[in-house]
Amino acid sequence: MNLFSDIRVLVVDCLDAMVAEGALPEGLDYANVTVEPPRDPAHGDMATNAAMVLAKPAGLKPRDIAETLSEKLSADGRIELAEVAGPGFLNMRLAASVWQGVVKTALTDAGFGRSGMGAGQKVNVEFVSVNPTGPMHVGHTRNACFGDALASLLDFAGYEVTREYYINDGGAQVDVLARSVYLRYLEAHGQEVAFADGTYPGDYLIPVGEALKDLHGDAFVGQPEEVWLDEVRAFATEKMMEQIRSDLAAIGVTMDRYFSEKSLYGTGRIEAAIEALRERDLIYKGTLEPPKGKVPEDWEPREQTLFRSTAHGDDVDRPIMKSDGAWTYFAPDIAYHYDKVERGYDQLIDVMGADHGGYVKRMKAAVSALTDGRVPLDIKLIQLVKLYKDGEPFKMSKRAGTFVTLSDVVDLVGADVARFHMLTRKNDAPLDFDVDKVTEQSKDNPVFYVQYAHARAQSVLRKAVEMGCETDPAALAGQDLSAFSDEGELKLMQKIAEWPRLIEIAARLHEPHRVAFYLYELASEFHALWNKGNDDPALRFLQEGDAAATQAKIALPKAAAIVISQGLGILGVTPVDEMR
RNA sequence: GCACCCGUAGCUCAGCUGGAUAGAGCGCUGCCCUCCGAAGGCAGAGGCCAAAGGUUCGAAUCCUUUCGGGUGCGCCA
Repeated sequence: MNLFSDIRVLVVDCLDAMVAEGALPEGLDYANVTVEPPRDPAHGDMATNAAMVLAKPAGLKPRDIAETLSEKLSADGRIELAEVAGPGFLNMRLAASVWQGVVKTALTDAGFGRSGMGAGQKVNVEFVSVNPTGPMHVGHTRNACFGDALASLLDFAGYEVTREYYINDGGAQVDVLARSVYLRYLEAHGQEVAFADGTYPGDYLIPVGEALKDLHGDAFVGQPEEVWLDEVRAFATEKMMEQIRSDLAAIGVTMDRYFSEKSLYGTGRIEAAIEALRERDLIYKGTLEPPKGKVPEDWEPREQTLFRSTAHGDDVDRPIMKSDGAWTYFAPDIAYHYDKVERGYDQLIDVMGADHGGYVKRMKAAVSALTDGRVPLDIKLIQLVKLYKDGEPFKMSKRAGTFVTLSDVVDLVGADVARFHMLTRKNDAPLDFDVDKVTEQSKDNPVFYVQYAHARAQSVLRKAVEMGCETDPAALAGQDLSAFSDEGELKLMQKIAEWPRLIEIAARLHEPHRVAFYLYELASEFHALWNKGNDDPALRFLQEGDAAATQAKIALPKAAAIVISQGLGILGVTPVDEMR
């Protein structure tokens, strides 16, 4: 249920009626006709641009169309007033009963705000996908919060969503991990070791080396690499993934599937994906031009096997095989996305760090090529997180030496605060994260502000119960809500009415941050109404000594609390009933 | 050199499929608790939406160019 699309249907019906009467020509395209809230509330509750959009194709003046449309609309009981304004806008004021009806829907409809727009389409959201070579840091945390919230949002909007993590366990970096763990293993045996360039010196591998010793004793000591590499690599990768899974759990993220890059090798799956491209004549041998302006020092022309990504929008063709015959990192990535496509997804989403921006076009080209343009791939780039403590740049770590880990962040501020705050910026904007400010209990802090609104609503409901009121949503929906007519009450009801529309916009654009901003606005309307109650007792939710009046009044805080609770749920934040 | 992202109030940022007089928080000024949680609210000041062209009934939004910031640019992933 989306009030705005309901009214748009009404507008279109009226336009059709005008066509039937000859007031408009037949065959008009209504695609650009919108019904949306006007910027200025003084213009009414909703505005449509129908007259302006249709004026030209209809060969009529906008205001003339608007006048006729206005008469038609006014005949509907939901429209209290429809008036022409400006160049041809049609401003509508809706009957208070419409807004009251929204409150009832929010109370009774368990899925208020849920949308059918996804129509059960299958979407794969791949996110986090950290290399299994170390703990997750703050940047990964943002990726995790964003990806998980996006997945929840799409689920809420009616898509069938899979949360997926791609384990980069097939490349050279896991060999480096294995060698680093081997050094820690030797250390556990009392040897002095030196960490050369190209190894990971972080303390977090010390327990892994010790665990390796516990498992294998001294079997690998003094042995050449070929003896222990496979074993140690597998062991170390598994340990790292255990850590990553536990980090994800700490912040409330549960993946539906972990997909191993390694599983693509030696199984013909990379070859199959490349073959699919070859069938489309997109694989060839050739030599790339050196990049202009900045030529690598050791550049020399080499013939390589290339993917003709330029045929699908990329700037240059990309190598899929190195000169020594091994695959480049791009080849398994193609195979991985091919696998996703073959699993039947209608839409793919990759969430990655903004430093992978150069990778977007080639991956989109690959998916476009593999599906002949049928399956869209959206790549969401997550900008950096700048960590602060009390206004100063903040660096610390208990184990990793140089960076702040996910578990550091969770320990410092808690998962709920971290999750909400990570979505208070658009994904492509840098994010400041001040570990003091985000836990501050004041209106400067959006997390607190929204939680406070929810807690206040719950407080009212608790007190109402003490007065003998019923707070069951169905019972509240049965109340006569016609007393809600104050401007503050209307504004809160209107904000609640925007919820389903907000979900559709956010889901369509893949922008979960919109949910966080919406919740802030909703909380703001709630706090404003609350304070009006301070001045005017008639506007208080609790009507002293009058349980019957209170019973009707508490429908509104209940509805607001329901929406806040749903919204926080999408963000992965637990709503609180009391502030402590 | 090329590609992608960004440029909106003093600061940090929103702004939907192009829609009317561009919004919020912080900071600044002044108000509101014998009153449901003041951990809040109200009001005021603050803008050439980086710049210039273009598209059209209409541009912060779309296109082109310029300036400024970030990221990336064959055999790392």
